[in-house]
Amino acid sequence: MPELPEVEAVCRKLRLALIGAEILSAHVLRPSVARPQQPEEIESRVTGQIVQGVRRRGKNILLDLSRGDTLHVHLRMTGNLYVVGDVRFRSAATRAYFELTDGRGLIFQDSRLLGKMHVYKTDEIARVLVNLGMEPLDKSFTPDWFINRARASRKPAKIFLMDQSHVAGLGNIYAAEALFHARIHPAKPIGNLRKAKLQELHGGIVGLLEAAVESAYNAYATPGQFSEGAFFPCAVYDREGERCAVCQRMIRRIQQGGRSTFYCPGCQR
DNA sequence: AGTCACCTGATT
DNA sequence: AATCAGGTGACT
Repeated sequence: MPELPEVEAVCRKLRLALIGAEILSAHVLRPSVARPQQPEEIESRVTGQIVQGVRRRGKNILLDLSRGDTLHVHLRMTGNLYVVGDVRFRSAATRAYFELTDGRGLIFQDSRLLGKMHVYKTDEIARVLVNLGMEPLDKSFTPDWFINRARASRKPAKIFLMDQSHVAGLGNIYAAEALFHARIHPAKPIGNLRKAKLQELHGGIVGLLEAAVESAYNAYATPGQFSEGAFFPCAVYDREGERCAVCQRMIRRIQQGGRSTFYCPGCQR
């Protein structure tokens, strides 16, 4: 499931493969991925443009094009975006594909159809992503900023971490792992935590994401769907009933916001 | 703040 | 056949 590290890996791959490439033709096969935009709008606007930049904001992928448009892609749960040698190699789950003038192709596949693809003027992107919070791998994501932001909220720690308007890019897996790392119970109101705890959590988020970006990039060699879980062994995620590697207690699963949260009742109090 | 819809493939 | 997976936005 693509969270920030997987999306970053996709962007790095695309950056190497796609900068300078010209779009010969565009084909949006599933109108639902473009909604409320029309497939024809995306197709006609991107055709003939050159990919000038690949950016990531949170879990959003942004392809900046030469005539002032930006293709915005969100992979959601099962999406993937990658370059192939020939568009005839596209999978059955392909929802949109782009032929490049050099013969290669850009494929957007998404088995569950939850992913999104839209085209905007590049200067509209800031407005489109206005609700996205801080980039956790930016220099400006400081312990002080995080502590102040967290202290202004009484939400359960896990809910706060998954809220993209605070820190952009954490999903169910890395939120749970970061909380385990900082030994914080996922249901604990985040604003009630001591400064030292929040500092630990900040460090855990950054360290975890940095490591995950590297392993995601190395593991993501071939196109296809992202495999289960993260690209490195999780301490708690999807390990209900197994023993915690630190304290040997049984890892638990609870529901938060309708989703599963995994945690260790011994380490996280 | 909590719940549901969006979807389909994997699992039970 | 029923349930679960979860990122996000719309809804109550």
